[in-house]
Amino acid sequence: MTNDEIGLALREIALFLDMRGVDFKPRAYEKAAHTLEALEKPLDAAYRAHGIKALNEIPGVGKSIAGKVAELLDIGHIEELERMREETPVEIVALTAVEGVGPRKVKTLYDALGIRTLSDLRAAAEAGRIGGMPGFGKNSGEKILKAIAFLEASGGRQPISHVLRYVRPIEARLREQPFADQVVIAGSVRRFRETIGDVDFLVISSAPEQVMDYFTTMPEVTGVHARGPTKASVRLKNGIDADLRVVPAECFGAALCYFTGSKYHNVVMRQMAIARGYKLNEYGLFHKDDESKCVAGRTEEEIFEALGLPWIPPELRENNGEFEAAREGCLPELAGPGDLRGDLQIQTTWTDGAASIEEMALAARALGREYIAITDHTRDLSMVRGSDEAKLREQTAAIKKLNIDGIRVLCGAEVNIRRDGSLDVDDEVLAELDVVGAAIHHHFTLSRDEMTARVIRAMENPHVDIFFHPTARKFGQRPPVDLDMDAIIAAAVRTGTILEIDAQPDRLDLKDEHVRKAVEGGAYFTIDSDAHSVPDLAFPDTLGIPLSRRGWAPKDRVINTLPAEEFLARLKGR
DNA sequence: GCCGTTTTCGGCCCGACTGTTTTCAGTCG
Repeated sequence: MTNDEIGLALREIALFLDMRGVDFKPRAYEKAAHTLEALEKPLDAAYRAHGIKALNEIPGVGKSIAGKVAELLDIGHIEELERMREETPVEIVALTAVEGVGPRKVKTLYDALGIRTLSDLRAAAEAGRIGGMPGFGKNSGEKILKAIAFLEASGGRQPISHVLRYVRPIEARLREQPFADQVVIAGSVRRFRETIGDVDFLVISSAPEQVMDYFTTMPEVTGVHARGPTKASVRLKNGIDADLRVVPAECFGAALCYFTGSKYHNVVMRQMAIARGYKLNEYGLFHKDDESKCVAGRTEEEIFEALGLPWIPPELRENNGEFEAAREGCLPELAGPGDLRGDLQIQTTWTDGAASIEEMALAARALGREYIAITDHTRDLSMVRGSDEAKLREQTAAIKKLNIDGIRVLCGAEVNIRRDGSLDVDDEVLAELDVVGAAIHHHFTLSRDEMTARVIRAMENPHVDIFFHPTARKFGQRPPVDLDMDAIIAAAVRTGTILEIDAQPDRLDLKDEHVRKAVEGGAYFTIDSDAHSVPDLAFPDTLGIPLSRRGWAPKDRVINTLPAEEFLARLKGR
């Protein structure tokens, strides 16, 4: 049984308790569920190895919840949950996933109309039986139908790269408005979560009414969920929701903290505030006894400082170790804008790229890169005229003839890892290249053992410097290949192979949690564009660096922040 | 139900918006 399945059972208990109006217990179950779902290690295995002690050690899991988890792992269900389901036989998780429907409304709907499932709810709404019941207005049937359609269309979340492409222009336009003094996208976008459920705009303005008017009538808006004097919520045409909040300038830092989250990070922040005799909300940090006394609020830094902490980068704010690291003074020193000197994965017109070597080099230089590697595809990708040994030597000669001021162009290749872990280019020619990246482009469905052995064999090749886009996933197209990531990280460290953080919007590979794991395992990274055209060269700045930060990767583990010679010295066999 | 740099008992994060509420419950983030 997976951690997510265990978490789901606890969440269901929380919802049933909420339905009954029980105080505090629901939050305890919810918190435990969240903690379990975020755990790296499978709980099932830990429990089998170490018994109930392994459960009790988890923060937020006490005697009672540990007992229920153990029951679930032992016999496959939890008696108390079964009784709750019998008493109110509703699919409470599915029903409460509908926006605007919570546990209490589920109860009302069941008692009055016998609604048990999502399709019951849809049928009742379509038949016009929802409106007019206690707690339900005459339009609520309509709203529920829309919410169900939304839920079914997208599951509610989209990859962050897709969301950014849609909302950055909105942000830029808002900034141009004379009534908006400052505009920031906060929330999970600022934390750079892999998928985004909604977008949170924070606006500093002394004319909130105008902001609200503008926001709720933008061309991208298909519906308005809510609109008050300082807060509005809309559905955008790309299928996700956006919230906007207006606050005055003196609250900016507090509001930014609050709207960046995560929820669990914020809870800890407020608890720390209380422990120091303060109250923290989106308007500032206040004295508990005299709320007119604002201690901090204008900047995030002063709020953290008043709570005895250094500023914590937003990408780390998940209550997943950042407070401990901050207190101990060992927050990672992360890479930031302008830190990348090199880009080690670039395709050109020699294979499937849209621009020449020279065009790519000039564009990379304009972005501040000091060196790039040209890494066109090789033999087995015949569809894109992948290079064989002769073509690679020809390209190498062409690159050596180029002489562009201010940027060094390295000779490289993106070689294919064959099914058995061998490569599709002879070692002799690989030895002549400056940078060799190896990648999976075929046989995506091998078993975990086969796939892991295949990749490790490739990393053991003395010429393979970087493992490109390690899991080969593509959003909406292809799931990640099945790799034993612990084994891959260990092999990368042992063989001196660099792991790539591929910033191509559909890849974002390695993903955040694997980066963090690899940091802990001692691995090194490059952040590359995987560019196939000139505009793609910016991906490392807009997506790659934020992803590395999200994965807690210190700047000194990202080796293309180094000057060219130092970078090359870090590669295998040098 | 969980937890302890106030505490093994008595607290538990905070506020906006909606609907139908005439003072607040439910939902959301």
